[in-house]
Amino acid sequence: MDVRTDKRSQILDAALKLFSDRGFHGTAVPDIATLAGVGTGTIYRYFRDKEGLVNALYQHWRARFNAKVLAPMPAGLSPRAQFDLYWQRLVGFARTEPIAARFLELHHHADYLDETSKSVGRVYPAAMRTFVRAGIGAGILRTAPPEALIALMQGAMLGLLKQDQTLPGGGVITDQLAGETGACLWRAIAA
Amino acid sequence: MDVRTDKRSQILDAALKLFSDRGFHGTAVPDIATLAGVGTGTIYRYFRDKEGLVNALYQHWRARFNAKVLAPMPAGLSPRAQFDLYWQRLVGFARTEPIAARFLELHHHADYLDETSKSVGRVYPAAMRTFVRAGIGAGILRTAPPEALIALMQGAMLGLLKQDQTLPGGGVITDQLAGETGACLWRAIAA
Amino acid sequence: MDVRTDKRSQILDAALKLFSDRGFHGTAVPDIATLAGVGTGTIYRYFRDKEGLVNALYQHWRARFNAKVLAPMPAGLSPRAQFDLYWQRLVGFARTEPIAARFLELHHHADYLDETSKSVGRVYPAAMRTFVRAGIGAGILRTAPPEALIALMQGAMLGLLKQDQTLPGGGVITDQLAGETGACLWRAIAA
Amino acid sequence: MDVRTDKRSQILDAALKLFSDRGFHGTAVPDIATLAGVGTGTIYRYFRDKEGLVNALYQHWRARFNAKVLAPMPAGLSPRAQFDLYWQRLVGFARTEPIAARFLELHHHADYLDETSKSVGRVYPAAMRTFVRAGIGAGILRTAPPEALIALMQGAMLGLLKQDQTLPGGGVITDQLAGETGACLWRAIAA
DNA sequence: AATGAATGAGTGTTCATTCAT
DNA sequence: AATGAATGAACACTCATTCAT
Repeated sequence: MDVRTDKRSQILDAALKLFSDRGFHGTAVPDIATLAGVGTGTIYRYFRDKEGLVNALYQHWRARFNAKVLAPMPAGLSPRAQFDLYWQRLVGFARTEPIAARFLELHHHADYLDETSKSVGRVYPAAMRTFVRAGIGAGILRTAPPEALIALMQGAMLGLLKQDQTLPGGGVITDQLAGETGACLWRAIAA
Repeated sequence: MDVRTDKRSQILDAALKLFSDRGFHGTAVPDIATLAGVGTGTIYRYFRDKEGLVNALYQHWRARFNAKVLAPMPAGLSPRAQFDLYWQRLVGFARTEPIAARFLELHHHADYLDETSKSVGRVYPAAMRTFVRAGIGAGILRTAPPEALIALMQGAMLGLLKQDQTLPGGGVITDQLAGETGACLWRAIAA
Repeated sequence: MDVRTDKRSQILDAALKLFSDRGFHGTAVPDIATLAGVGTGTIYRYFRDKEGLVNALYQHWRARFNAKVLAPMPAGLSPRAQFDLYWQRLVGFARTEPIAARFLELHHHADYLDETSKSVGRVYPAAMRTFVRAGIGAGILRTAPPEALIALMQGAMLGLLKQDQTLPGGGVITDQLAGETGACLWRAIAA
Repeated sequence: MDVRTDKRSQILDAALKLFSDRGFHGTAVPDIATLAGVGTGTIYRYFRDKEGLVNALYQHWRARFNAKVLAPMPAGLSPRAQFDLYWQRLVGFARTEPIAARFLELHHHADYLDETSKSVGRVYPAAMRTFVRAGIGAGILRTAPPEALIALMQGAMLGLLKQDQTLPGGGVITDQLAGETGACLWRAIAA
C-alpha cells in the first residue's frame, strides 16, 4: 500500500465531502485535515494551496465522469439502445458517486477553477453537442434547437440529483425511477 | 420614495448580485455595502447579520417566484394549456430575473437558511407534486413515478438556466428555444 | 488632533522599535499592534501588508535623515567648517533618533525594500560620493580613493552607533566624544 | 575525511551563507538542509535546534576571527608596524571570508545568542580597548576618549565591508584601497 | 546514522460585526 | 439614522521540530 497515495486520497476524499456540503469558501482547510485524519500542514505537502486542492479534485472527478459516461459505445447499437446506455452510465455515476456528482455540479464554472479544470469541464458538454447534432442530422432526434434537447437531457439528470439530495442519505434514484425517467426523456427528444 | 425602504432594497439588490456571482461565503459584507452605495454599518440596521440578509433575500425572491409561477390559473383551460401557461411563467421568471433565478437555485438547501426560508422553499416543490399527482390521476400525465415527471420538469428549466449562464451576459433563452423545450417537455410527460 | 494620523504614527512608532530590536522577520505583526495599542486588523487599514509597513517606515526615516543631514549649507563656510557642520548633523540625528538610526542601518539593502525605498536610500551615498570627489578635486581632501574616505566617514558614525547600542539605554555619544571623533576623522581625510 | 565532521561542516557552510544573506529569522531550516545536501532531520543530529546552530556558527567564526586578528605580534615591531599588521589581518579576514565577516557583523548582539557566544564576542572589543588604552598611555595614540579611537578603527572596517556588499559579488577591497584606508586611519588615531 | 514525511503551533491577513461620531 | 474606522476571531498557510523507517 503506497502511503503517499494513501494520504493524498484521504485528503481528496475529505475535501470532496466538505466542498460538496459547504462549498469551497464555506470549507476551512483545517476541517479538511481533521476529517482526513492528517495534520493541517500535510495538506500543503500534496497540494500547493486550497485552490490547488479543488482543482485537483475537480480534474480527478471530472475525468472519471468523462471516462465513464463517454466511454466508446459497442458497435451496432440502435439509436435507442445507444441512448439507453448513455443514460444508464449517467445514472450509474450519480448513484455510485453521489457526492462527486454534487461536487461537479456545484463547482462548474467557479472562478477559482484553473484553465486545465475548465478544459476538462468542456469535454462533456462538447460531446453532448456533437451527439445531439448528429442525432438531429440523422433524423433520429427531434428537429429542434440542439440547446433544447441538451437542456432536457442535462436537466433530467439534474432534476433527479436535486430530489435525491433533498432526502436525507439520498438513495432515491431506484432502478425503476431511473428507467422511467429515461423512457420519458427519450420520448421528449426522439424524432 | 421612502428612504428607509430605498436603502433596504439597494442593499438587497447588491447582495443578490454578489451572492449569485460568488456565493454566500465568497461575498464580503463590505463589498455588498460598497455596491449598494451605503455604509457598512447600515446593513446591520436593516438586517440582524449576514445570515439574516441571505434569508431575507431568499424569502423575498422565493416568494416572488412562488407568486408568479403558482398564481391561480384562469378557469376552463385545457390540461395542455395549463401546462403551457405554467411553463411560460417559469421561463418568464428566468428571463426577467435571471440573477434571482440563479440565486434561488444556488442557495437551495444551503445550511445557513433558517426554518422560514426552508418553509417558503418547500411551497413550490409541494405544489409541483400535487399538480403531477393530480395529472396522473386524471389520466392527463403519463403513468410514471411522480418523481420522474418532476425531475423532468424541474430539470428542463435548470438545463436552460445552466446553458444561459455559460454564455457571457446570458440572454440565450429565446422565445423559440423556450417554446420548443416546452413542447418536448410536454411530450415527455403527457399521457 | 487628527485621529487617523495619530493611529498611523502609533503604528509606525511601534514598528520602528520592534523592527530595530528584532529585525523584520523576527517581529510578529500582532506584537506591533499590541505595542501600538491598536487591534491587529487596524494595521492593515493603514498599510497594505507587513512589507508595506517596513517600506513606509524606511522611506519616512530615510527622508528625515536625508533632510537633516543633506540640508543646504550656509554660504561662505570654510571646508573644515562645512565638514564640522555635516558631522554635527550626523551625530545629531544619531543622538535624537537612535532607534531610527539603528533601524536605517539594519534594513539597508534588505530584499523586502521596494524600488522607492531603494531609491531614497541611494540619495545619501550619492551625495557623499559627490562631496568627497569635489573635496579631492579642490585639494581639500586627501588624494586617496574616494571609497577609502567614504569608508572612514561612514564607518566612524557606525562605530559610534555600535558602541552606543552595546550599552543599555545607549546615550554614550556625548558632545565631547562626538567632537573628538569628528576631529580625528577630519585629520584622517583632510589633505 | 570523517563523515560526521564532513556533514557538520556542510551544514555550517550552508547556514553561514543563508544566515548572512537573509538573517536568522528569514532563513528556514529545510533550506539550510537542502543547500547543505543533507536531510532536514540530520541538522538536528548535529545541533540541538536552530538557535544551537547559529550559536555554534557564531562561536566558530568569532573564534577564528579572534585567532587571526588577535594572534601574538612578533616582538620588536614599531607601533606603526604593529598597527599595520593588525589592519592587514583585519582586511585579510574580510577578504578571505567575506561571508563570515558579514555574518559576524549582522548577528552581533542578536538576542538569540547565548552566553557563550556573547562571551566570545566580547574578546575582540576588550582587546581593542586594552590596545587603545595602552597606546594612549604610551603616547603613541592621540590623547582622546578611547571610544573615539575604537569607533574609528571598528568603523573603518565596517565602512569598507558595507561598500563591498553594495557591489554585486563584492571583491572591491583591493590592496590599494585597503592600504590607503589604513594609512588614513593611522593618521586619525596616531598621536 | 540519516532521512524526509508528517505535524501543529505560530504567522500574516481577512472580514463579520460593533460603536463612537 | 447613517456611517466607516476599529476590532479580534478565524482563516490560509509556513516552518521548526519530531520520529518511523
